[in-house]
Amino acid sequence: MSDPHEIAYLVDRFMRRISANLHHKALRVDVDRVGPFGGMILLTLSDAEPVSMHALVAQMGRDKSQMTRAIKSLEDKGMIERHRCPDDGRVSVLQLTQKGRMFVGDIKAVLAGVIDDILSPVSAEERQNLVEVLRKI
Amino acid sequence: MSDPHEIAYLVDRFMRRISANLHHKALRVDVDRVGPFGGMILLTLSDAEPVSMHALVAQMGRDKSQMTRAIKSLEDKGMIERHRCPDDGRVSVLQLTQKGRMFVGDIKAVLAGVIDDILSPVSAEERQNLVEVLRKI
DNA sequence: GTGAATTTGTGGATAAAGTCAACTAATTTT
DNA sequence: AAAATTAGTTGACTTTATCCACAAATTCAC
Repeated sequence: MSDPHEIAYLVDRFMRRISANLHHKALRVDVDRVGPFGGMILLTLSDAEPVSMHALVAQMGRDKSQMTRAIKSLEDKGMIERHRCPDDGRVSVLQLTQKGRMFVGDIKAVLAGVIDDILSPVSAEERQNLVEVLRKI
Repeated sequence: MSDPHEIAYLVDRFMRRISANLHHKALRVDVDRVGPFGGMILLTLSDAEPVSMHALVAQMGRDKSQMTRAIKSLEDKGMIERHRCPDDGRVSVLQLTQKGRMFVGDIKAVLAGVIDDILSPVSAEERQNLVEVLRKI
């Protein structure tokens, strides 16, 4: 039976395993101390850029003030550039810098290893199904 | 294609949606301010009790010091009882109180609604597959 | 067009969660 | 019996998260 509470529990464990493994293996990559949250932002950005802060907030489901500070930190570390949008003076448009792009490349490589490791007991077909189900929701 | 980074991203979003919805809907249930983490502990406990702290730590993948404090808080709120293990003086065995059990019942009901809502675009068969894949990993 | 409401982002304050290391006490190991 | 291990606690700290009030730019209503 699939207890709804079991689903929440399993998803939590899944995410936690990713974080723990990544934390462990990404230390040497993350020389600028971007951290897990910063890394997640950069990864998201690499797919979504150029993107406004509020769009990023919506996509990542975080608080906007939290995002403000995280973005500022990433900007200070030279990972992100911020431009005022000419059409709308309120929005700032975010983009990865060259450095940020390189970092994303490194992190993706590490993450690929971690995910592959965790998903090792799962067949390719099941992986595909998993991704498709996750995309739906 | 199933980018490994997309998987991490999707899982994160899944978990985040559960948390956000739960946070919203569980406020009236959570009169003792147990919070998300406390709720997760109680849910886990309801399946695993009686259980030692360190077993709980292992199962939930958290830091033991974090667990110490969370358990103490739940004990103060009357949700959990702690007994010294007669066989081994180091371990304390955790159990839900009557109050804790009732709370778990309430939370499970709310959680069921939330999960059901999130998984609404997914067929029963796919849900079953999802759970089975998650169990493997 | 002008005032009102909305949207975008910032800043402050605070709470919750997670991390790391040192430490006590009970139990095993050798 | 000494040494090593295990279970749990405590302190200090960082990171994430939440909530609220606010400024500036834009859109809406009339």
